[in-house]
Amino acid sequence: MDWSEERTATLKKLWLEGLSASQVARQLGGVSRSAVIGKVHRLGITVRETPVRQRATTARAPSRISVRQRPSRDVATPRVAPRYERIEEDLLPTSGILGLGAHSCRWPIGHPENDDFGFCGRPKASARGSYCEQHSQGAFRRLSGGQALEAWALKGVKEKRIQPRLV
DNA sequence: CCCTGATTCGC
DNA sequence: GCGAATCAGG
Repeated sequence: MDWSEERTATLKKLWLEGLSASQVARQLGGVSRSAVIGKVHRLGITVRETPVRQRATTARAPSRISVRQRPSRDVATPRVAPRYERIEEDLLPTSGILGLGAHSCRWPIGHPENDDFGFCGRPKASARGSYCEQHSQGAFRRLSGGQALEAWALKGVKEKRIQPRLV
């Protein structure tokens, strides 16, 4: 590709219209952004009539909706969320911690300081979760707003409101 | 990371 | 004259 009079004229036109060097290069085809810049300098038209046009993606302002309705991370992930209902505890532990296998429900039952403390130990509802069918239902209970958190992850041993049976 | 123009310098 | 490479930024 050479700078024929026609291509040079096109370059000149696009550049003076305010297209960026890479945009001009794309329009012309067969030349790089650097080539365009070099040519522009040699032509001595580095001062443009029109300021560089911003690309549409850059110029686009965020929509009002997405800004207003997206909750901030701070709100979505409270450090302390003691607004959970008491969780029914009708199952007896089937396992101590040493008896837990990869597929055992890890719902804690009882108080760690007591002899009868243990884990549910029943088969997990899914390979990904940590709990059996029943405990995966009851493990997360949200009273209002915020994100459902895993009760045990909130240090259920100390959090009486979350693990009443542990006290 | 995406992008911008400016400059240098071997070709 | 050309433009890749590099620089200095946004």
